[in-house]
Amino acid sequence: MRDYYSITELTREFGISTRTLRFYEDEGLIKPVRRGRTRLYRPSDRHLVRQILRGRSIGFSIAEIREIIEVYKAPPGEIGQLKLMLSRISEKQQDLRQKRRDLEDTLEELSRAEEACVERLAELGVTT
Amino acid sequence: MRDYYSITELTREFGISTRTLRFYEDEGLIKPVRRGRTRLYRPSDRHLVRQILRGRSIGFSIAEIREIIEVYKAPPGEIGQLKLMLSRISEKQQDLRQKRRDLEDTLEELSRAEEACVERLAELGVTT
DNA sequence: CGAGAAATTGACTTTTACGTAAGAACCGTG
DNA sequence: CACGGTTCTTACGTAAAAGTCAATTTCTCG
Repeated sequence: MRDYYSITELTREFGISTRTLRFYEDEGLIKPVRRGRTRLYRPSDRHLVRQILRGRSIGFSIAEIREIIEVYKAPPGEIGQLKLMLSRISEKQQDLRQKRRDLEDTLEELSRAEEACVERLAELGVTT
Repeated sequence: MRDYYSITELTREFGISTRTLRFYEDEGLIKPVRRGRTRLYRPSDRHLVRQILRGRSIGFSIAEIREIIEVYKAPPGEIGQLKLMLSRISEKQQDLRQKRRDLEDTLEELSRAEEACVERLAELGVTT
């Protein structure tokens, strides 16, 4: 396990630009440490980036990703805070389950389209 | 099964604005028929809208949704075209499977966060 | 030590996906 | 026929998420 990653190492690993990483930092999503002015990304930062990109991939906005990141953080000490956190988590889970349904439905439609193509090809005497 | 839906009927059903529906039309995603200048949405248009919104929900851009819609269309008659279509479908399926992995991973992280909260509450003597 | 590579900040620009507002047409109803 | 409601087109506005460019600075290594 590496101690630190440079900004370009992460851009290469994740296929994003330095601008994107700095943008996420401006938005308060990640906080790499500094040596002088240079950013050093810890494994935890790297992991966070991965999570951010996953969120982005499934259509969450930066604001929503920020909310999700909030709940990834260590649970707070106070009971009220903990319960609030639980309800936020539950909200996000519902969002994700809805997205999952939408995704499965889309996959099904694609399968239907696929089958129609295969059948049409069979009619034309082509074996797939 | 209704013959036609008005634009506001669809906006209410899907919770979107008229602007959004006209925008999708400008983008060539839907083509409702007209009576005079007024748009009339057929059941097939309505179904397409549903698909568009599903695509949007899971983070596809208009351009990507357009591509997906292309493959929903009736399969073409020519063999080369059919094979091309099959390969496009397969591409989209892979995109979606990646998104599904991202989604499942995010759901798992949320579950972990949830458990941490529940445990912390238990330590504090709170029964969830 | 000097040159090139890599990193920084800051400012301006672009793309996407609509929002919003203006002005006009159409349609049924009292 | 005047009205309120719905719809239309056209056009400008905008927030989000970066892209791009310029001017510096800092590392590194031959």
